[in-house]
Amino acid sequence: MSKASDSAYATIREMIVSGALAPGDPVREEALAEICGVSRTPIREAMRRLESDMLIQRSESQRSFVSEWSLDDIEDAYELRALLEGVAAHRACKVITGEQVAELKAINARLGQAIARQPADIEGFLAANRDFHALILSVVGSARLEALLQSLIEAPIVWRTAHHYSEDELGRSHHEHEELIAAFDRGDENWATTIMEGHIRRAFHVYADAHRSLTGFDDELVKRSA
Amino acid sequence: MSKASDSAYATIREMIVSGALAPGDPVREEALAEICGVSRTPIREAMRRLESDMLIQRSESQRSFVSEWSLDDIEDAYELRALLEGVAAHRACKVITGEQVAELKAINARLGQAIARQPADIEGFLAANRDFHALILSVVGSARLEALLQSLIEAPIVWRTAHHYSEDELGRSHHEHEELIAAFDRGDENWATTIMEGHIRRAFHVYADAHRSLTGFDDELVKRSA
DNA sequence: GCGGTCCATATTGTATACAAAATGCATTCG
DNA sequence: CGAATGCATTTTGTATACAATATGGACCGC
Repeated sequence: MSKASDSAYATIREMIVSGALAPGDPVREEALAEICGVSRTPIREAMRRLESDMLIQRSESQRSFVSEWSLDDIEDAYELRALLEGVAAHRACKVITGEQVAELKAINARLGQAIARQPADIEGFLAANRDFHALILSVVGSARLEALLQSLIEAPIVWRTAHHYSEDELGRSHHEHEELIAAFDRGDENWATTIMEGHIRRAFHVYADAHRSLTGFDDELVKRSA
Repeated sequence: MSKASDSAYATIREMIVSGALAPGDPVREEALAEICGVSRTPIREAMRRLESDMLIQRSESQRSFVSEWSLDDIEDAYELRALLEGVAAHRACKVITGEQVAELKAINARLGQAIARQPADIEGFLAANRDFHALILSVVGSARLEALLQSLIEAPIVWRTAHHYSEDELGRSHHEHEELIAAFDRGDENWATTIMEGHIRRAFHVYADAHRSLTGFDDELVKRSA
């Protein structure tokens, strides 16, 4: 998409993710237009995209608000993601080439290097992790599946900045990726599926634990969305 | 959404579904603005929605075209839909109330009446079928799942008008719905899941057969999308 | 004739002005 | 005092004008 609309999207999104716009806050076009330094037109486009990402919701009277996610909502997103990434792993297993497996190994090696640092390079870890999952999706070659997963992957990012990984958890991710590669190597589709599903589900629980400790087990801080 | 943008969406969508806009055709904002009798602004909004429905694609230079779907693409959509509706059935089984089951029975009775007519009331069948699946989704209460399924359900409609159901197939749908209700009644989640998955998969094959006979087994008429 | 560059045109992107609708508040009536 | 109504203000929706960019073809040099 075009420059103004794109940068507005990135800016607003970052404001939501960072918390500058808190869940429940109203999102007004004119205010954002000033902040982003563009007119309302590209702002509206950006807001529609954020709406389809489910980061923004609209009231019955067309006013927009930052979405409020309960832990249950996020669990739902993770569960659906586990299901769909499981399918992706299953399908990838059938068509992946040796060269692509080698690429996965290289990416996971990068991931390993990132977590071996002291302190661990979380940004590097996240980047490698994104690349790993993205490569599997591109191997599958289903634009449809890719589109479905997009919104699911983006959802929990709202809490990303508050999310602290332990050494253990980082290492486990690395190891699970290795197992996945082994399943691809051997062409065992069902193994690949179950590893991937477990991988995503574990990620949810790591997330949920962090979330609970941050919110003092008080889920009322994050209200249910409609 | 608002009136102009909504009606534009409906109009353009109908043009695509009916074939007035054929797969691969360029979709120009100004031309549609004239047709819909509104300015380009609401047309642009409508086009973004159609784009996220994957009914429209954009070239690298921001020009829009009606999406071209191969049978493989449609099979992909059906397969993902089977998976997700299977999950919906599974979840619904756990929370559905007796009252809601009664509603499902009523809807399926309507469906039965529609197909009992001579000739069968296809529109009535489709409406009841939509209601049946929509009610199950609403029972589950996952906005996320609902959103994911939306685009999958809409996809094959492009070919709807060309789609002829046989008496047998209509009856089978009715019967599968009854089975699903029985699974809900008994609270057998896995049964519900497998019935639903089979139900959607069968729908694909009915569709695929019609598609093949219409295209004379020549899939080249429907090119691969990017 | 072939390839490339430049320009006219077509198309999309953005800004702004105006219209429609909703919200909140004040006022008034019961 | 409470509820309802009407008005001022805020916010979103739409139209239009203008800017930026892409496309296609003509023209020129080779």
